[in-house]
Amino acid sequence: MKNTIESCLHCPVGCKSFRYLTSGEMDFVNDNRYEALFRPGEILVKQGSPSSNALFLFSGLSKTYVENNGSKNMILGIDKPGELILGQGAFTEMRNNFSVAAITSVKACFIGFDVFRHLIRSNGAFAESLLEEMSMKSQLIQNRMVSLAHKKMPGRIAEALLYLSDSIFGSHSFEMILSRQELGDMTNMAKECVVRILREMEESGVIKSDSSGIRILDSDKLRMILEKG
Amino acid sequence: MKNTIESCLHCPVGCKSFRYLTSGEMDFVNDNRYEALFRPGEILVKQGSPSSNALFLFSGLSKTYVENNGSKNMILGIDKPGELILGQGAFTEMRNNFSVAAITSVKACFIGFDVFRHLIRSNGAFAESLLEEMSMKSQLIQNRMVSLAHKKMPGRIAEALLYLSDSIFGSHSFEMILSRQELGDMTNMAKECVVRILREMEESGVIKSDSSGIRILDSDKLRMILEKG
DNA sequence: AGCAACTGATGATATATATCAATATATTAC
DNA sequence: GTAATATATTGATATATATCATCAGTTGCT
Repeated sequence: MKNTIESCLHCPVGCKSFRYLTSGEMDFVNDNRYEALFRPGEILVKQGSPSSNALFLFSGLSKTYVENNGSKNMILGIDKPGELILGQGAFTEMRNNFSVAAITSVKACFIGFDVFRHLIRSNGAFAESLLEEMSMKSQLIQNRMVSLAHKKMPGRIAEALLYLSDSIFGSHSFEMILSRQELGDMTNMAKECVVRILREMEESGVIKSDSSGIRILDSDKLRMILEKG
Repeated sequence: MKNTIESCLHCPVGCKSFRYLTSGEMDFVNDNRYEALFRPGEILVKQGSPSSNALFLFSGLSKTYVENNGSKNMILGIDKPGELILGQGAFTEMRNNFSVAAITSVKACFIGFDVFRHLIRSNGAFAESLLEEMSMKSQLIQNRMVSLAHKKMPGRIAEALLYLSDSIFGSHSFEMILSRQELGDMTNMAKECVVRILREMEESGVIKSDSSGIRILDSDKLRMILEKG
């Protein structure tokens, strides 16, 4: 497919670390990217496959998840425009250690990892910024692990809802892009339990769970549920 | 305290990423390190404190753990000589997002993070190696999270025992440096449950749990318990 | 329109795991 | 060496959560 975005230099979305590149380096990236369009449900990155590319999410939403034993998935997070999807595997065994699937329609740029390798070596500020990005993701995973381990179901659901509200949509009211099953995959709960907790939260007036959306009514209470575990 | 190790250049332990430094850069590190000795139980790194230093573990063993609500800890892993303890917080909010405590007597070198920052910017190969090290740790945490979420108690204990055997001691028979409580903090189990599972494994001839040590008798069976969950 | 497949919802039941209470054993202190 | 303190062990019980069975909507397909 021909690239439709004019140039990285004028990319309206923009990746944080790319800010540290010179315009020459930007051109280098631009010459080595490949746009792709994905329909909802399609796989952008498959766990286990060689991680030869980073993926820059231009538009749409995707989910990053780990496939465990064929059946059980664990959703690590939702990716929104501007996200640089660059698995840790790229720096270790060159295999993707998670899958990524489109939730909505997605436009993304593939950028060869050799491009990154080159930029890391030649541009220290870029390398440092990349370390920062990777560190932030690693911290998120670590925090998630502790939450899953120590918090009970209501706390975990609260965390997921606040994650969607704060980090993804930036709004107290958002479209529910995840099925109950997927919310369960994110909070390590059976889908039936997700349903029950959401109902309880609705009954106690913390949220309003509309047909296809969620509205956080009492954000303080929700945050308290998160804290108390 | 005066440094007792002659020079990083001839450090018998050696940190992986430091291999990419020139001898001049090595001298720079050497001039900016501070040795410290810790007794068992002493804190090397405190969660929440400013992360102004990396820590190079020269000798001894320590545990890295997250403190949750005062009481509940989660042990992320054991650090052995050669380990570079450099929290993700160093690249983000400059706060340690975990604590580190000595298990045995520990000798370690503090290296200011500004030293790292400088080396990352000036030496691309070093930066890349650091990205690799951080990625590996991040992967470990991710795998741990999935295990904790999807595996049942026997599988989680098996994982912890194989981790100690394979990654820390490199032997089927090793001193049990963690209390049952700590093994529980690592596998997200109550200490009583740890005791029970270990007894069951001993009864079925998979391990021998001596007074202060563990011997893996049937490593295949243990690995099967790990796989089956 | 109508069948198939999926998602959501709900109650009943099963199970894994935590908590509690009590004792035994080891480790440290004086 | 004995008291004191921490850790290990064990059984009984409580609780959180998963699983099962069922039904009601929804969406998609032809």
